[in-house]
Amino acid sequence: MTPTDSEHALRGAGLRVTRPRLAVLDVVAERPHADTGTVLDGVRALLPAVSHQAVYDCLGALTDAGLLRRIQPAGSAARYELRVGDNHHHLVCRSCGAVTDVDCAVGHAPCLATDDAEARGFEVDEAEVIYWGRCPACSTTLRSRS
Amino acid sequence: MTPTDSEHALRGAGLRVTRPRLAVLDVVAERPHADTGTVLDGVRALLPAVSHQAVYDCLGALTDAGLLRRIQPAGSAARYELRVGDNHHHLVCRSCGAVTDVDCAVGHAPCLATDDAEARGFEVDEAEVIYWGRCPACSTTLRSRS
DNA sequence: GCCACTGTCTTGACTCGTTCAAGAAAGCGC
DNA sequence: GCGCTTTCTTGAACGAGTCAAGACAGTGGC
Repeated sequence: MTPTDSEHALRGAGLRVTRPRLAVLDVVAERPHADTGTVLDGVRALLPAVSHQAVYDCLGALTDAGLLRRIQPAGSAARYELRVGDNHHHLVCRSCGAVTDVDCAVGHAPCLATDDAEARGFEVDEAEVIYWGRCPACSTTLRSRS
Repeated sequence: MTPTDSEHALRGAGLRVTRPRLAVLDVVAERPHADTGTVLDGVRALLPAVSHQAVYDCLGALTDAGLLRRIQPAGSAARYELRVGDNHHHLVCRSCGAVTDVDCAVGHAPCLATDDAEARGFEVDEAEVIYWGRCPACSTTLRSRS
């Protein structure tokens, strides 16, 4: 995402274009699945004077606007990624917490066949799938230790 | 789950049978998807002198032992449910946070077809699906207000 | 039934992610 | 430029969850 792209995206979403917001988009583009602390550090590398509150506000605003997607696996701080074509889910490593993208297994709008849910009056707008397991690095570490 | 069932379950898992643990199982059985605070309140209704730490320990021990399942939707405290037959997922209401069970859409081990993931050396042991939307109560409230 | 061992609970303090509030600063449309 | 409105800064607070040390209670062996 170039600076100009980010600007267009912000304007398109009806948001003001500010330095902190551009920096947040930049950092998230660079480091997908960055948690809040990482985003904060990254933003401060670009704009040293930014407050943590501004970063929280930006992340919230960008998420509400649909430019970012927020994921929050159990036991970890919130993580963010650019909302792209969006047909993927996440693998989370139980031991190191690393997050990886996986293409959707089914192909499109996976697992949204919730007839059961909608029959009961629940309006479903998103299905979030998290695969839990061990990443290659952690599973070899564990094996070699035993 | 009767007291005796709980005892058997605890012994079967190699855990000591203690009052706080029985109370935790009791509360979770009564109120599925209870969050930590609710569990704490419920346990204290049975055993007023129990510390919050004991409840955390119990929840952790029971979860490790596979007697409870922990779910943690973004923006909410950890929630617990009895680990039963286990082929269901969860609906979470974006406005009130209520959690409801849904039968698995696909039928069995849904979305576990992560060839993509396992090809990359990731060992997947669980797929967690969360459907986000609005529960009947919240969606009618919103509609009537507008 | 009693004892000792080990796992569990109590107490109290603490960390860290996140949110709240009030005022200053900076975008944006005119 | 000017003024309005949103956004950012500053500083404090909240709450879920964790850590540590010692007291207590289940459990298995005698």
